[in-house]
Amino acid sequence: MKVQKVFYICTMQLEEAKAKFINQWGSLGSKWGINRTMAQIHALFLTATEPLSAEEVMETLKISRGNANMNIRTLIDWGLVYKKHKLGERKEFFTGEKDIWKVAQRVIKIRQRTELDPIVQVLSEIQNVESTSKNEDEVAHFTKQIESIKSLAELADTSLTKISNSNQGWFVRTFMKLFK
Amino acid sequence: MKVQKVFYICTMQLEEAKAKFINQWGSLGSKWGINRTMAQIHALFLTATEPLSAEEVMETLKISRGNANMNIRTLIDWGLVYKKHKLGERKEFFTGEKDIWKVAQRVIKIRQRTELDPIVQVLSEIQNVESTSKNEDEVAHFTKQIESIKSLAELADTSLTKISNSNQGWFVRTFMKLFK
DNA sequence: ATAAACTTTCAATATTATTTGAAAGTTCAA
DNA sequence: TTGAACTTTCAAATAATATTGAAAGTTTAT
Repeated sequence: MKVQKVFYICTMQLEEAKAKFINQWGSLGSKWGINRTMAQIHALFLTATEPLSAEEVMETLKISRGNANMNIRTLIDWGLVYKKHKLGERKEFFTGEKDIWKVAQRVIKIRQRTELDPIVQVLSEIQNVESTSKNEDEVAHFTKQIESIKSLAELADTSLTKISNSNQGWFVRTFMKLFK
Repeated sequence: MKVQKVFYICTMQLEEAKAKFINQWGSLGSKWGINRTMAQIHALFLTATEPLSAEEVMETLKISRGNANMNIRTLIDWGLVYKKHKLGERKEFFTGEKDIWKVAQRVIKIRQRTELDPIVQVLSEIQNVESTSKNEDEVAHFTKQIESIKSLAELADTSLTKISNSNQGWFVRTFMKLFK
């Protein structure tokens, strides 16, 4: 009996693959507090080779003009999409930041600012609680818990700052060494 | 002129501080895809000194029986809350995991499984795209982008696994050294 | 100054996620 | 086996969030 090795290499059409990616990125986004459409637009830009107009985004993702506009605007604010003018064209075009490391850095910075900072702030605020002989133990427990949460949050904050300020090479090297 | 230093140490009542913490933890949670109520219940358990019954949770947070039950259940599944029987009592009581490092480890593991794993999976799926002479360049660009996203996701995945498997001491020491 | 070409805004609408609470289910002491 | 005490479920109500699209606002070429 002849032994045969058969390899199945599963390929697909580019458009199908793009659609899958856009969908998955969209649902990942919504788990991360980034709205589905914005994440989909971002995925579209990540994989686009040419600058796209608002119209093209609308058509590809089947969303309204206003929706496209607002989300593209936010992506520009976040530094993940750039305005780009095509010569001769009146219309605005946009390109996405293609360097995935830069994308990660920006997302880290934004989420840190909007999520970690407020909690550290509040933890500091509630650190000083009046203690009476009646509730001494409870206050001690509360203060200890808040302290330890604050330490962890600050550690995370510092780490993320360092990570998002570093360049990719440093990051990858350090982590590879760290976790060998 | 006499120079005076005046320190204001702002203290507050324990209940006020707890309420603030519960609220902030709730809104942090909702940004992280954890629903507000569940995060609030979790905060309540974090700062409670005694085991609480479902009833007490309902009353403190002014939520319905069903809501309390479902969210406590999920917190138990996540390993953040434990059932605890009080001697003589028929009722079920619950306590929260108080070690904030363990809490972080568990949350990291869960989010990794539900968010990072699916994206790595999809990225692998869409890596092989048929290339024709017509769209060669576009396919090359797409494949390169997907590859780099996959690398970053895998790096994050590996890092998180190591972090969530390590003990707090190791983690803190390593990061302190790393980012000195 | 005008109007065509394009972008932005926002009130109304649709969608999605959360919460409620009453009914069904469970457990246990007697 | 019963029923009181408690827990769980889930369909309906509510609340939060995202989307639409028509109208208002800009910009630019002439």
